[in-house]
Amino acid sequence: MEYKSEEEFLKDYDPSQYDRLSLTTDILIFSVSNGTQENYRKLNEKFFSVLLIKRNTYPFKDKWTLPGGFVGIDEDIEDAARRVLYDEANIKDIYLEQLYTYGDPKRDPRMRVISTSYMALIDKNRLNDKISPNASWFNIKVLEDEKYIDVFLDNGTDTLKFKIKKTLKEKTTDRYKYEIVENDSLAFDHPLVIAAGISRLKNKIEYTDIVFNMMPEYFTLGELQQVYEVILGKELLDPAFRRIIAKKTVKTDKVRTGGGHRPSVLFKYNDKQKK
Amino acid sequence: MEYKSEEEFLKDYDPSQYDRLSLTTDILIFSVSNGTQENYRKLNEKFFSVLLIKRNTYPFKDKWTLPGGFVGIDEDIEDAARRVLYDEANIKDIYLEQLYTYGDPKRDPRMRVISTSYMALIDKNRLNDKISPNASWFNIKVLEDEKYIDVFLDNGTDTLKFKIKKTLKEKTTDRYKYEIVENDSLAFDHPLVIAAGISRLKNKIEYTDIVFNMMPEYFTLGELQQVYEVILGKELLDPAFRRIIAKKTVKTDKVRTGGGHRPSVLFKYNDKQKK
DNA sequence: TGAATAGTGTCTGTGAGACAATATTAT
DNA sequence: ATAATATTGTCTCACAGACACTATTCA
Repeated sequence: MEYKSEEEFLKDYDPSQYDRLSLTTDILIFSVSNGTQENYRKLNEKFFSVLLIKRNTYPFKDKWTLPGGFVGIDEDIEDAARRVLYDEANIKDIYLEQLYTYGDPKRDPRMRVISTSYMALIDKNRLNDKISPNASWFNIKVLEDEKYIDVFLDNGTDTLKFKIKKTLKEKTTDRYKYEIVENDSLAFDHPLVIAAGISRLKNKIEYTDIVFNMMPEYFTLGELQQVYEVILGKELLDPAFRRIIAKKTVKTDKVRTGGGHRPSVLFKYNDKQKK
Repeated sequence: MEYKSEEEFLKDYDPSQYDRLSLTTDILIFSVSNGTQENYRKLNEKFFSVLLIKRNTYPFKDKWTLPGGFVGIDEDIEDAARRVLYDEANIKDIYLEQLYTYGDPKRDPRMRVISTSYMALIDKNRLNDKISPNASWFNIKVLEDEKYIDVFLDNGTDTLKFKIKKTLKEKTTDRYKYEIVENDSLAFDHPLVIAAGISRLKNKIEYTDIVFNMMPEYFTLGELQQVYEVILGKELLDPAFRRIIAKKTVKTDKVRTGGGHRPSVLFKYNDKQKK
């Protein structure tokens, strides 16, 4: 059949002739939590953390999962992600970035479901009491070597663990294929999503200012350094850290006192730096 | 209704209750083309190029489009991308990387179609005669400033042009929202896909070795530098370039003679470098 | 011989790694 | 006074930018 115009063609178009599938979005909501500290002199320990939801329906009933949901037929994917953020964690207007789209035909046992993952960053102190009742913050510990990534998640009650095998995809990059080799408690392919997200954040924190999306308005350089250290999983040298961070921050005239040591100056993010 | 087990739940599950949509994949096949040169002394000019297909059906009949196609209901997205690569350009076993998933509800006038874009890199000389009859290589020129990206595509017969407006998404990163403000000849939202892909490649060529996926086995450092320059859109200083590239390449005992100047040594990619 | 590319030498400035030293507070 | 963090000083080394210089070929 020959059409004379685009309008004519579209009028007759029958979408049902193509395979149809479903699209979901899964969101990695990352933040930094404060631990407790008995020694009045010492700083509070900080933890890198992610928000998980306990499923109460099949499939994967009673497993933990990333906040997420189906994308509506007339809904933009990122809008769906923002809707989930609002529904599950009462969060609006925060940093949100698309990461990767997972399309293994067997990733959902129900039917063919594609999932686009997003990463969101927040200052957790802004919303501690507002999250949905079946949501929980898990502190993240990562052990990584050449071949495996071990991730430990702890919310004070449950400890989840999964292990991922890395295989270098090609010699010209450092891209890896991830495979889940151990996973007891997480639903779907979420261990892959979490591991990839952590890796992305670790990488991106080094060459952007996204860390400030996880900070309160005023913070000390010590606190900021703690956040870097806990996300990167390694200690940094003070002078080097301060040199790098100097351009990105502005000193204020406020100080924080009360620890048994020299008070520290409070800084703000410098959003007018020249890069 | 209460289910006692996951198996029981899945047996009864009805996928039709959820919104269904279609998924396509669009592939940016990038390569470098050789120009011609009348002056026997001078090097061949090189061009950064992308493969486009002329559509002969609605919608967007007679417009140019990225190679792509629908993802089958039981097909992994990346497998679909590889299938398209093979069908349209007879290409197998090349560098392929997922870039971004486009989900604007209005991006396809027929129905709701999500598209996941991939970037593929090849040494064009390996396959010049095998591409499909309605495919064509377009040389790319990019003019970019703070607010706009102008892209010019030229295949020797047609010249396509589009213009994109950039808006900074947030102060903490250099992520931009792209909007098409001019586009005569390209189908769908492909100007966005192309612009984002070029930007990604420019960025990634600086900190990985992906450029070698576009090179023949043996090459001179001058040729390699040309490729960097044409992709980055700027000239590089010889000594600095050679310092950086030294770790990534291995000198061979072959030389290339014939230009009216000093012969140049042929190099290979060093895939055993320590990074 | 001269135009053109190939390839090297070297100076300078920037910035990260490393470690030492000083400052300040609450108990 | 002491433990703990806050903050700065400085030495060294690696490396990128810049520019000058030498090497080699073929019409």
